[in-house]
Amino acid sequence: MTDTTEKKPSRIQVRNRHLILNAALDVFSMHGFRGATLDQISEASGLSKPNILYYFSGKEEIHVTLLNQLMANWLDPLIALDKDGDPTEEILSYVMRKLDMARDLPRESRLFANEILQGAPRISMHLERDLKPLFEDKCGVIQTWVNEGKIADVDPQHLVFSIWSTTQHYADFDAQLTVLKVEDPVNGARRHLDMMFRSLLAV
Amino acid sequence: MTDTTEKKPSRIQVRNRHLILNAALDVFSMHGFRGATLDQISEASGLSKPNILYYFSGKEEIHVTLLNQLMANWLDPLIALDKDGDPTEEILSYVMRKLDMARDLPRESRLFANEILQGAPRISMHLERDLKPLFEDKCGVIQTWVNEGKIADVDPQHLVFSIWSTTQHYADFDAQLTVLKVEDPVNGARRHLDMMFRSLLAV
DNA sequence: TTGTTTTTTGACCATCTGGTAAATAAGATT
DNA sequence: AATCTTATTTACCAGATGGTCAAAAAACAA
Repeated sequence: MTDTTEKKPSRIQVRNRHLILNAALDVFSMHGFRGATLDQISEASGLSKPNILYYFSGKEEIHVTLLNQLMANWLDPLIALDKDGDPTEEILSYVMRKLDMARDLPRESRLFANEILQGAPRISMHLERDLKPLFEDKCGVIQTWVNEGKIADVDPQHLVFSIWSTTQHYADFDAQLTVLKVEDPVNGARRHLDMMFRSLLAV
Repeated sequence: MTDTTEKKPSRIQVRNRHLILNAALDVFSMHGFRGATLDQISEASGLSKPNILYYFSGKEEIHVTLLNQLMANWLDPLIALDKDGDPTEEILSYVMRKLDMARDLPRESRLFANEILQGAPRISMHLERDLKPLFEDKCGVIQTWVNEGKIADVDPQHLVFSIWSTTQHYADFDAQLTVLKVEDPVNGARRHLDMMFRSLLAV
């Protein structure tokens, strides 16, 4: 027996928790935690409000569950940054991976942005525990590349911030891009960011 | 007589409207429109809720007033981009002006970010009317510089997005910078962004 | 089929939220 | 001081919101 305390969830449980989390992602990423309501999640998921509270103990637990799921995906591209790879290509492919995420997971990006914007009250623990050590590790890798003269003398921390901000911008500020009628933003971004970070890193 | 319809506001009106808008900027920039409450604004301003509604007709009017004030400041740096100046220096000083704004007006930056993140429902009209023509005009200027070979062959639209995202990041994601214990972020950013955009634009 | 467990619902509740109305207090004007 | 205008408060209200509970309905197991 692999599990002694929890019984495996039924098909209905799997389906409904999925429905709820998907609907909640829509609502939370759009309005932030305080601005989102269980009624909106209820309507978006097609499940009644008491039924939602049968699967999750409250609004906060839904939100926390989403943030937990998010962090894993969120860190993956940075984890993949390989200290033994070619420095410029490693950093460039990190940029492109983040850009792909902004295109493919815009709701997750906005959920994260909302949470940080509003002071990170429910995610600062995750950042402290998961993001911070990873961030420091990878900044160390980049600093090593700088010291070895393999890339230009950039500040690793601010390089990473540039990558985060420029890529996430295409998900978080999508409404602005729409108003400005930018056609195919992500493909334009791909060319531009490749050029920008390549010229920055060139020795 | 310069004004035929409105009488000039009393000292008390000036002071209280200022108190309210300042408190509302705190609250709206932190929680977004839906997540903010009049009670929070009331407590932060030191004025009772009915008294607030004596100066503003409702929650929405306070928010709209803030957004109107914001747009003027917001566009100023871009307006200052001079087609007759030195291309690289014009763009670089635009970057630095935006960075100064992120440092000096972080609440305004977050108010804007919240509004865009949440689909820009109350600001898309401003963007359409004020930002869009200005954006297109200045992209034209940059494109001219590119065509004349004065700066590298960048995509003007995405260059501007890079500037917006990298600078506003320091206000909007301040909570993340705090967790990551980045010391003196804006000064580090100044050096980094100068280097980054200079190398990008170099022919 | 029957019994048991899981899922769903309907009716409800306390609190919060944006907003109102009337009475009162504070300033300004004469 | 008396009057008139501007500010502020007290007491509300209707609707929204997060959440509970017991009963009904499905789903499942024997």
